[in-house]
Amino acid sequence: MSAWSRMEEARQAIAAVIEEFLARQGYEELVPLVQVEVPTEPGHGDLATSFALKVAGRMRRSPHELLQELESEWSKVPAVASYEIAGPGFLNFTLDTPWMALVIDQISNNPAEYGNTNVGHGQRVLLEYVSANPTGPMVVVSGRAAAVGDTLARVMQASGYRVTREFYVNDAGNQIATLGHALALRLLELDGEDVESTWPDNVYPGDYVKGLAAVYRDEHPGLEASRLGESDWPDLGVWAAERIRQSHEQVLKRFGVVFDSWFSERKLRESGGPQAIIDRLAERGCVLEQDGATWFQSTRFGDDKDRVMIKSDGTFTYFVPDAAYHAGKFDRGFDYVIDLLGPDHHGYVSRMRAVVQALGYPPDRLEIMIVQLVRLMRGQELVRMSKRGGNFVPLEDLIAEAGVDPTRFFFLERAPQTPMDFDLNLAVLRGSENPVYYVQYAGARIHSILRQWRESGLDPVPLDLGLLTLAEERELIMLLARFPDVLMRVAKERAPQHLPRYLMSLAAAFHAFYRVGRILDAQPSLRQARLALIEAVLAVNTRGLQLMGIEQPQEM
RNA sequence: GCGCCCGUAGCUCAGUGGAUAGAGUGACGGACUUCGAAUCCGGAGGUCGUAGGUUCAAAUCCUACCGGGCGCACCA
Repeated sequence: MSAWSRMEEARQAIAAVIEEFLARQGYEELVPLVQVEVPTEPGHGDLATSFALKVAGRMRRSPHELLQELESEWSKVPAVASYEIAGPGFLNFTLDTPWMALVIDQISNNPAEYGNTNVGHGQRVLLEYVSANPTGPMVVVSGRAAAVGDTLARVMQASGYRVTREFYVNDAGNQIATLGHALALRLLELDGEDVESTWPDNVYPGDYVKGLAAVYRDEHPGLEASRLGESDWPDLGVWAAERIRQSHEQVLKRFGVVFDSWFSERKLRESGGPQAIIDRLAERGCVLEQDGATWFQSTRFGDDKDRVMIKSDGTFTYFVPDAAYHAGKFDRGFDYVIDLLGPDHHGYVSRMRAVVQALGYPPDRLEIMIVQLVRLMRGQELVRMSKRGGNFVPLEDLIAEAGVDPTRFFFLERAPQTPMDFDLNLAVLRGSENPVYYVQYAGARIHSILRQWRESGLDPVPLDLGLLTLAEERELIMLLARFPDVLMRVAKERAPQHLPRYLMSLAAAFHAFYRVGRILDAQPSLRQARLALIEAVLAVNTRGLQLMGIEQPQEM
């Protein structure tokens, strides 16, 4: 039995009593139905279970009858202060406050690791996110993926997974030649030629290539732009892509997002990865020649149509190196492969799954999450962003305008697969409308109180956590005890939004407590207990923000 | 046409088959002689897109439909 928090310990103690009861009655197979949960409604206690409703039918007993037979057991569970049978057969527990208050000791013993669990069991996870094409500045939706991926990585790591964070760089193929084409044109422009009036349709028109052209010219003093031809585009493109990739790395770093690994498509191609994957698929009889092209029979694995791998002109489709890349992830020994993809890639999911399945890897170990679109708003007005038109809002500008902390908080607050509106007018507000400051303000207030305590010169007295009896203190204790559950849930469900929401409720509970409970001018023993309480709140708040990549300022 | 995501308070969004569906924000009414009012307290605000089905119990699962977004290439 491994309990990582007071709340979990209480939950397990209660569940154990019920499970033993079921076993005694000869219904061991019903044990999995026993769930003890934190109820949504405050009036329903600290923990509740509806197991009686679930098993009554199978046992041919009434829920109330079962609950009454268990009544004598609850006095033996130290975590339980009282219980209540409610409604059609719910069992609601009120937990013992002093018993739960020991969570404060637990936190102060190891504040930096409180909340850690081992639900990941040391499994190796490859988390791929952002993977923005190195053909232009990083856009806002990539920022969302960056925030989500980074926080998932941090929380999963805290939950016992071994996480590798990887950025896949599409630095090969047609788009790189196209980028090289754009660079060649901008170099001509530097020589005074008019390229705008004859700009080709598919070539990236964005201004950012102009800056790259200037750098390129500085590095190549003897360059004659007029002699550059189509055969030079790929090399120019590779050069430009690497520059842009570096700029991505810089922006991400400023955003607090750092990768363990940057995986180059070009190197994958150079090492023969694409052909190797086709050979492996062919060995398994999943490859077909037709109409002068080579196809992968992905329909045999649930895709809606077969996919071309080698075009009739002899080149690979984009899909092939990507397939090789994904197979490689499993070959590298990862237990779970998680992709955060942009919404423009979701037509892509089924063929990727097909490849994994065709090669005999466990298909459920590939998890693909679609991070949905971000609509930038200024109040009611939609801010347009389209890469094609060269008119878009780079992540860099968003961070500069709104700040890293609010931006990350906004991105993390919503479920990743939900399309979201990001209101710039709201994000730049430094006031109460902006939730990130609400959370940080709670921490800053605690810092301030602790500062004054240190400066007061008053002596500490022995700690008695049993003095924390106010409803507001109790609420804080229960929330602190739930923190490990929150992190565990974020990790297991890959659902970062639970963390900011938890921190909002922790901050709210603290602010409410602050209104009714004096700290520094309370009686010495009560003061000591309350100081321990708010120190624990600060520790959890700081840790939670840190997992979101957000600072906890000491003053605001 | 096919696939995926989303329809929940005026707005932005949570919600794990359970009890009276929540939070923030906006609007309204209150609270600073007191450790930070970037705060707190209060009421108001809902046919959970619609209609069926499964279940003791559905916002949640299933089916059909309606609305919005995105994707459906021998592009990347």
